[in-house]
Amino acid sequence: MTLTIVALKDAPRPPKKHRVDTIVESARKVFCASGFEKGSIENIAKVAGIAEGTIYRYFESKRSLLEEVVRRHYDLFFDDIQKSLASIESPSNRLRYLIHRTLLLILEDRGMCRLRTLYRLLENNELPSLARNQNLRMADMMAHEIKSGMKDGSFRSDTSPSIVCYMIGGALELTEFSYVQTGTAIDADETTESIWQTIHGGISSKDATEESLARLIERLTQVTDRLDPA
Amino acid sequence: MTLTIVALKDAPRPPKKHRVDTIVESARKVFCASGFEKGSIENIAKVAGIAEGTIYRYFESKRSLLEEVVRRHYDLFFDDIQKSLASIESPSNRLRYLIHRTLLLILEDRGMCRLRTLYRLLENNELPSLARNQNLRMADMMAHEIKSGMKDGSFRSDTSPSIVCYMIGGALELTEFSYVQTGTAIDADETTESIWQTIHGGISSKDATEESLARLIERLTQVTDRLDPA
DNA sequence: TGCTTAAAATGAATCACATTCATTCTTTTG
DNA sequence: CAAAAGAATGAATGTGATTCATTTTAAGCA
Repeated sequence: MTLTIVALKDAPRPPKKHRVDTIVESARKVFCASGFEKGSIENIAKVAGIAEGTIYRYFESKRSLLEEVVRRHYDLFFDDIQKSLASIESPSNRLRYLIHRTLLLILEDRGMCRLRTLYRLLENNELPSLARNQNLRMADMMAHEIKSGMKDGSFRSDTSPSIVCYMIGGALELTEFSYVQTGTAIDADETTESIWQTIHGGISSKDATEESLARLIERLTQVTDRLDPA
Repeated sequence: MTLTIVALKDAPRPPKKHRVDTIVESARKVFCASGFEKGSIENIAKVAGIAEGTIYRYFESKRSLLEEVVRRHYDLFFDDIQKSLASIESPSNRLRYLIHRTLLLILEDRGMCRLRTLYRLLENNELPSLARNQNLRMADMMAHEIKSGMKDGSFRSDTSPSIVCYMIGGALELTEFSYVQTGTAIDADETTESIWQTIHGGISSKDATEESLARLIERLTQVTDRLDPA
């Protein structure tokens, strides 16, 4: 018995450099599997193969551990998306790409979505932290495209970019929420198209305009016919 | 001393009928003041003037107490809004009314907003409960108006009502969220108008259509002039 | 009105966790 | 190699929800 213990004790301590990564990765697993409240520090420590106290050497609190888990996951995504954006032509297409890409991200990892959504709320009455900034990052990218579109004339300039962002972001979030809750699959392409159509052209029937145009054309034709009875 | 105690003991127990109401009302106060996590059962009991254990005679858990607080608050609102809706003409106006009214509700009580928003998440992996239904109630009302509008021809019928709902609902939610977080006042009228404009007409520039029309009219005028050189 | 029993209320005890900290191991340094 | 510094440990602490044996009140009945 003692032998075993000694053997364990003599095993070299794992490289410190990876200690944080191990903790974050374990936390991710545990949080995704059990949620934030039910995912205990005890369990995270067990999965990481370390003592509970050790976690507190690297993280202020359970919540800041959650923060890091979420941050790592989404930072990658945002960096990548921003890179892709550069090669897409026109604000319209870039906006549509942002919508589509976000939906794909949502579908990719339901567990992380739940955490992220929760996280936003827990952050409540604290200083404007990383969290805040991160949540705003997508909104910023969208707002940027909307403003570009306004400048180059492809979008109306009498709308509020931030409200338009809210509408897109909100639609994505509710779609996410519904997916997280029910687990019912989402068709990313179709949903992108729906959101885009509405944002792009609104929901009002074009009938009125079209009718007027049709009438105008009809009349013009009559006139032309009369002028030019060839 | 004994006298005092005896006197207290002899005081008639408050009518049971109101016991639940007292608890819920105390919980509302405490939760709104301190938030859900920091609002302790101990404190709620103190405010209600009863023992902690008593609360558990009426409520399963702290969370179900929160549920009841939120439910009571919003059921009133929904009932009222639904009544008002009946006297408004046209789906467009009713939809706009729903947006406006929701914004007013948000502004009315920041504390409750925070609770409701939190509540949605906590409910996570549980049975489809009251909560769910309640959250869907506003969406249902909106979807109903959108469908009506499609039928009577005032809205395009090639959009998805649920996505449009998500967009409106999402915009409201993010507005709410931003308000809850920052406390920065919102202009309900202006915000309503912005959301409505975008939903109604989209963000695309009407320039193309307008230009064609203008050209058409110009040409028609020329023709007319030639026909009728007075 | 007094007696008996069921229902309600109580609050001290329990339990589940996050967080702390005195102690024990490891590594580094001189 | 010894001493000092840095890490890791896990038992102890603190907080707060939840339980439950006991006490108090209300209701039914003579």
